[in-house]
Amino acid sequence: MKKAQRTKAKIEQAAFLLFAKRGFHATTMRHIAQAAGVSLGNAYYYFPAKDDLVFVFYENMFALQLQASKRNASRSGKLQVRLQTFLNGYLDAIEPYHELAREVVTVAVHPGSALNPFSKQSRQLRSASKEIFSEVFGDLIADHPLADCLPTLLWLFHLGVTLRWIYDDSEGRKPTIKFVQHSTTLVSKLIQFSRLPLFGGTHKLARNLLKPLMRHE
Amino acid sequence: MKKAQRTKAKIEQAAFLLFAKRGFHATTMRHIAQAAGVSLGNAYYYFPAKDDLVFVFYENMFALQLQASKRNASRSGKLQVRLQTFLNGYLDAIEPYHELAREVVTVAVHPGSALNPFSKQSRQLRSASKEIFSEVFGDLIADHPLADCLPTLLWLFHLGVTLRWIYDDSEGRKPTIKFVQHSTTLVSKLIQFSRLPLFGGTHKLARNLLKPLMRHE
DNA sequence: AACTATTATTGAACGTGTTCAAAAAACCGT
DNA sequence: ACGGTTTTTTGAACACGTTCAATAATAGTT
Repeated sequence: MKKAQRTKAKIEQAAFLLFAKRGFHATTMRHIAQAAGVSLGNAYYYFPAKDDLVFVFYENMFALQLQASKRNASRSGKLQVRLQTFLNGYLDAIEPYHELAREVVTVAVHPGSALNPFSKQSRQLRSASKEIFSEVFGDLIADHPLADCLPTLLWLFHLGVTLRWIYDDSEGRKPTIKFVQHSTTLVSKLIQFSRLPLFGGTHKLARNLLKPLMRHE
Repeated sequence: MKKAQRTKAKIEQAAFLLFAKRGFHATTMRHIAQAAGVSLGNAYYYFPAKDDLVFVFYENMFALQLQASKRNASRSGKLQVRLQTFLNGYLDAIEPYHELAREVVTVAVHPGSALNPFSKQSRQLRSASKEIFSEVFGDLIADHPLADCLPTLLWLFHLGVTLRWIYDDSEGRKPTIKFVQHSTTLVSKLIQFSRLPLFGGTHKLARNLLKPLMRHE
């Protein structure tokens, strides 16, 4: 491993540890540099801005999502049950980072930033995340007329759930649990309904709406 | 009018003008104070943080929304047509602030901030905005089993459209236009479908999901 | 009018993210 | 080993948001 890579990794690690312990705003670039054993300017050599260090947080979230999807796998034949189990496991896994997520969402949402969930730079993570949905729900949706779109739709749904969770400042996260319960039921019903001939006309619509999110993968 | 109120108004006005001309980040608190004819510290006496000055931008956006809803009123009996006309008029009205909106969304999304669309401080604006939807679409949805929820749902939908618009960095905003066209069609269809007995079971779900957004008004 | 309490205003000072010119280190062909 | 080129590292300097103790203006009371 090149020295430069090691230096970069040291900075990433220091940043993530400090973010997790003290929060994003309370952690200064000087803290990170000191913890990583480099100078302030050197940290900026590898990361053009403090915001860019948030990417390590992303990768961590994704890893947790992946682990959770395997640990709490439900093989129920009911889409709603499997969806709810999956999301509850995911939310449990990321719960330790709730406070940090609340701080970080402001940079994640910035349109020009590399960190927003629709950016080119996060494409790889996005694809990998959709892949999880493909694997977990593949057998249930394989015969669906919109089978190719559903992983993207479910990924978008999980983004919405994450947002709901971020905005949930209650103690036990009960509102989010309720939201997951109800929204998974609704989403499952709509997905089932959309197999009916009555919904034939909506397929093209759904496809057109999701198309911009499905390029390049 | 008390002098204090006039001072506050001067700061608000200076801030909005500078934000619109130079953008949010390029405008410093020192610029605002100077343009308003007060000292730097004095600006902070009225607004605890620069972010709080974004509220004037909100109010402006809302006023534009209201104007647009009256100017481009469609009385079509088709929900889709009326929805599309309404949203296109709204997007035209806010188009001059596209770049500013892209900068400001980061503070608007902050969960702890007074400026996020779900906060207590923005409740009044939120209610007034929903009221617009009630007036514009009231006659079309009055007999709907979810009539009481639909203004909130449409408000949420318009928030989604606004977000899509913010993320649209194309020249002519074509993708957003397409998005409005398709999503209004889909939403209209779903609203019509939900009158069918088949959808009876989803009404309680929808109500539960929207309930948290409907308190206090 | 005089005295007190509250409100409004000031500008210097602090900490933070970020930039940059300069120095050091690593690399590479000869 | 040497000279030149590129990569990496440094820390001082800058601009900005924010804080705060001090001062001025205003309002209220006797």
